[in-house]
Amino acid sequence: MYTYEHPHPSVTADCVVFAFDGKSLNLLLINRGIEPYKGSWALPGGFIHMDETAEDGALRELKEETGVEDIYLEQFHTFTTVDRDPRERVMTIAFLAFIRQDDYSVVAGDDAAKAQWFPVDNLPELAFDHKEIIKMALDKLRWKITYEPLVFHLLNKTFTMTQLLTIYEVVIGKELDRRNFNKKMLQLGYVVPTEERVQGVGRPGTLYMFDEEKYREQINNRNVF
Amino acid sequence: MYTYEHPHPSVTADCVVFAFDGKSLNLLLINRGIEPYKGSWALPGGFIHMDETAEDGALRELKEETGVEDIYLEQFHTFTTVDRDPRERVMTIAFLAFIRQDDYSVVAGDDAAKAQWFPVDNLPELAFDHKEIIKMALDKLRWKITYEPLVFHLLNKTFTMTQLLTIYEVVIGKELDRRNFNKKMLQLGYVVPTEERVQGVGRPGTLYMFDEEKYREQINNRNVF
DNA sequence: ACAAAAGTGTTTACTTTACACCCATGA
DNA sequence: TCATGGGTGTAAAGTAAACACTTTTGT
Repeated sequence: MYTYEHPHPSVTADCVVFAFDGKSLNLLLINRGIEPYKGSWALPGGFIHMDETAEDGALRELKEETGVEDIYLEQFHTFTTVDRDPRERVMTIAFLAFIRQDDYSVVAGDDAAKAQWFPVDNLPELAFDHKEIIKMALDKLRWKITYEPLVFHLLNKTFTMTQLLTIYEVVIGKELDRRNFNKKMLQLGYVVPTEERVQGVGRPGTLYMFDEEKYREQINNRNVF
Repeated sequence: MYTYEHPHPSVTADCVVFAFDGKSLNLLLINRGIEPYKGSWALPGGFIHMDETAEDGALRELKEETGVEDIYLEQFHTFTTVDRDPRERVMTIAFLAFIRQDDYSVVAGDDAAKAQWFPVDNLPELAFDHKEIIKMALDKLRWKITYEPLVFHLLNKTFTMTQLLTIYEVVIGKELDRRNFNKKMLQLGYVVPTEERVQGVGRPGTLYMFDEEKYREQINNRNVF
């Protein structure tokens, strides 16, 4: 038992993990195996330990509950509404992540009955205020994508222009001109063609890759105004 | 005394309050009247109560410690390094604010020996990890100013073009062309001239104001890609 | 008259948008 | 040969950048 002179809140970390399967933008959810909200879907996450940062806690819980590990998490908001958890005062620090869906075989862990991908435009009922958290994460993603090439975390090392275009279209929710998009991406300098071609239905396409070096050079030199 | 089965962290809210005095960008700090770091300068803030949100706590502490009240706070990051407070595990939710320096007579409150404005390029030694918090706040401000007209919170209702330009120059740290700046601001549509002129040294200048209505219309219609 | 700050216009370069036809492959 | 998806160019409009002299006021 732990005692304090003043009341203390609990603090959790929750992860909003996005992935792209070629068609739709998906979100990783777990089916809660314990009360409260047992049986409901929820964001992976849990209580932060006293010897770990919020980010470490988020990564640990994510791994325990879904098997997903070794990813980059970005903190985006802390939710502190007084009654957001029926048990006690719980604040949650929310994180965003973008991963390649195929790289991770999602497996349910101890705490959660199961983990599963859901398309963001067709989510189930959610525990706690997780619907609100996801809304804010989506807003952040839609804004961030306009100035940071985070979509590359969602794609394989090499990808076709059409795959890249599809992600942008899905995230921002409207169609883009294929010619202008192609031109723009190549002109940016950090999307570079490889020698490989992809075979399949239709004419084989060039596979491109993201040149992180060139991107870093650019952001260091960029003018803000 | 309050008892829990698992250990709980303390959670504080800290405020990074910016203002502009016509020459330099300033930051509101308090001189700590209590241990730890008694006598050091620190961000206004304190422990969040169990019946208030982080934002309410931040506003309450800010008012208690500095007399500044009724302002808009924006949450920007939560700091969770394990040893950031020598007393116990303390996480802090940090907020940003932009105010008109003249609108607030800064007065020291109970908790703090005194409150004072410091130019951001000449800050004193700071308690805890507040230097790091301020660095992140400044980065956020410099980035945010490029896409959101938050400088209007720092100016009086009416202002000259030169004042507006000076803020931009101070924040982004480089000189801007007066002609292009003037053109751009007027073309944006939400910086509108008034009938008033400002007298003083040199030729009298037009006073402008920020048309928040027009700004809101624009962001609702804007294209992200 | 001079010092101090305000006001203003044009040219050039760059960026963005709109728009449609042909090509390479597999079935 | 057909279906599928890949590749590409140009003109027009809009936006951003560079650049310097004149005006109004107070002293």
